[in-house]
Amino acid sequence: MIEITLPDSSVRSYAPGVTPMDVATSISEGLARNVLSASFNGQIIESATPLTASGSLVLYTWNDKEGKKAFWHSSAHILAQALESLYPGVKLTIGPAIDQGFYYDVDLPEGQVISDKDFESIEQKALEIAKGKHPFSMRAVSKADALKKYNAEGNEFKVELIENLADGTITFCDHDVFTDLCRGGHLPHTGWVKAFKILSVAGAYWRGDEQKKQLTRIYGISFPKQKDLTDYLALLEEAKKRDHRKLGKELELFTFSQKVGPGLPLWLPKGAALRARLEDFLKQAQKKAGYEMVVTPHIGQKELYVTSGHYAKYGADSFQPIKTPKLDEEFLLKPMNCPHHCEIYNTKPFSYKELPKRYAEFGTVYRYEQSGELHGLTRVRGFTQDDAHIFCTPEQLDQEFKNVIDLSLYVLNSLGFDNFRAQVSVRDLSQPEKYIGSPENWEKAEQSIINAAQEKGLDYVIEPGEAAFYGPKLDFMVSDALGRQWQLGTIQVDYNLPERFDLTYKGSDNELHRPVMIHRAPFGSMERFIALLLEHTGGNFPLWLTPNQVMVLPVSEKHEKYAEKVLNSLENHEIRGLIDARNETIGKKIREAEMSKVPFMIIVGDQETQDQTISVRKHGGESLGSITLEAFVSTIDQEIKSTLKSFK
RNA sequence: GCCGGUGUAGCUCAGGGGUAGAGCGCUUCCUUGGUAAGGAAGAGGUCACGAGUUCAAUUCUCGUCAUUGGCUCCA
Repeated sequence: MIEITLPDSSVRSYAPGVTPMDVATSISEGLARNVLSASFNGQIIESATPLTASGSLVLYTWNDKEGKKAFWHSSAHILAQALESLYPGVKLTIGPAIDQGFYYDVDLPEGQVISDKDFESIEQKALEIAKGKHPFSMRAVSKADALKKYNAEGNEFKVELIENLADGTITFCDHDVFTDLCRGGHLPHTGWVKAFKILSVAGAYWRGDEQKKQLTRIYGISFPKQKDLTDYLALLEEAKKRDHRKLGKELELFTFSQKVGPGLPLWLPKGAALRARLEDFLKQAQKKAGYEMVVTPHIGQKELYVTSGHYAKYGADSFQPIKTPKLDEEFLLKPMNCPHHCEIYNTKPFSYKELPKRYAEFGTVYRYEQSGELHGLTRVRGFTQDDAHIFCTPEQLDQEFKNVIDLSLYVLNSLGFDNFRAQVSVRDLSQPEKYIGSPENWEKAEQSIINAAQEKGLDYVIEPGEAAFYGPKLDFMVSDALGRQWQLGTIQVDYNLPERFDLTYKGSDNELHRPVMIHRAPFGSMERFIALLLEHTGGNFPLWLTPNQVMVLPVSEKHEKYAEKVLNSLENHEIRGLIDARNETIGKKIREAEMSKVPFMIIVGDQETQDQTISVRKHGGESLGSITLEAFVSTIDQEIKSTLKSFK
């Protein structure tokens, strides 16, 4: 007998050769009906894999991440089979499960394309296969046999995959008449898949390498019930309503013009007001944190960027230099503010007693992003960073870094971003040529970031290869309505630019030393931050940010006078964003207010004129009833104060 | 930059080889003081741009541009 330990640490005895499915059945019929896959001693196995030794077993259902993974990975096999049957000669490459569904990368025969018109036939074929309830079964294959199969098929992709695998570790998975190279983790049989949807088709480079062949990637999702699919599609529709591009248009915050150019947002009055409030909010906090504002020009001599190293790295792919009448004189649109700030630091010698210096600027920068990368406000060619550079002594670095973490968290929390992800972006050690600066400095910088993140109790992940070319970063990632991750705030340690710009300070030993530099931007950029803010709030901003907080609406001309009085009183109370809606059609105005999410509407009529109260309606229709002006104003004040905590 | 999709009125979209439609919005007038009112009339489009096929192109083909889902990239 073997002993099987279950997650609740109960132990059961079974005959050797028992399968996870048998174990499930022995626990309950219901569990057996829901088991999708299993893991044994931490290793993902099939529900039909015989267990021959004692160990701990976890059974996964649709409610587990691993269960979904098995479900979607199995679905990718079904998709592959459907594609093989509909597109003879197609070469399969890889087909993993992802967070929401799965994809399969295939190399289509010359001249063939798959577009959304073909989705339905693929879905039908896949469901037809699923209905066959074909069991998935794994089998070990020798490297030679595996290579033989795929060489015979002329599938150079699978051959490449197999060549990188060790003999003895290679397994195939069979179901129906289909076989695929596979590590395992499947459903018991195809029949579990009841709903199958192809979501999109895209190009994807083999092994993620731009130099290699572009394959066709087919994204899909599947579910154990039709209703799950219906719900999922409804969720996608809901997400589309929060799309910042749609809301930005509706709320008249920003726009793009073909004449002005792609990726160059135009901020409309309400959007500009929103930006200004965000900037004021951060300026206030930065002032408390000891930052000083500076202003630098939008262009700089090419030489500046040669010195910084940016020219060598990005020069060819940037907006090209601006020429002047003078021969050989070239200026670049600034793609970042750091070199300018370095030169500000360089204007005079500093004593260690004067450090840290913290120079902040809402600096607008221009980057020639690849055309295919532009996306609403989240990836643009002209944007404003809430940038600052801190020049400090090596001893001050840890504290300064931690202070910046505090500021960044304050910003995120104040704006309701509670599910951000902290990411420590470090070097890819296998590609040292991508980075400048000494390995010792990199080591130091990476370590101080990790230390600071730990000390601040951040729940962070380390991402190799995500560092900037001059230094590692601590990034705050936030996902959009569709779950795509975007970098908002960033904090970077840099030993490199101080070197290149020959920055110094006089130490207590009367010697010159090299300061350390921190680049940081709590918002990241105004553009991307507002985009994500829109998607998170659906346009219902906190009161202190709302472009129009109150609309005053007299019912008719007779109430002009009182409306006037209300307007004046509100202005005296420093309530911003008033819409004066006198002389406007009521219905039209209310509709407009609803659309632009004005949080409060004051409707002025007879009753109010008599008893000096106003009737207030909240966004969404809720009525505050008739209250006095004073009571209303203090309600707003209260609400603003409660959502806007000040930075200590 | 690469692979797909899309581009028709201010917005959302329908249509389709014979030079265009709806709803909302807009303008004017009438009606109505009461929480997204009703009626009437009207303005607004070289159907993204360029070329080709055709007697005829907004519709078909090709190219360009923009946008979009991904890939690569992201100082």
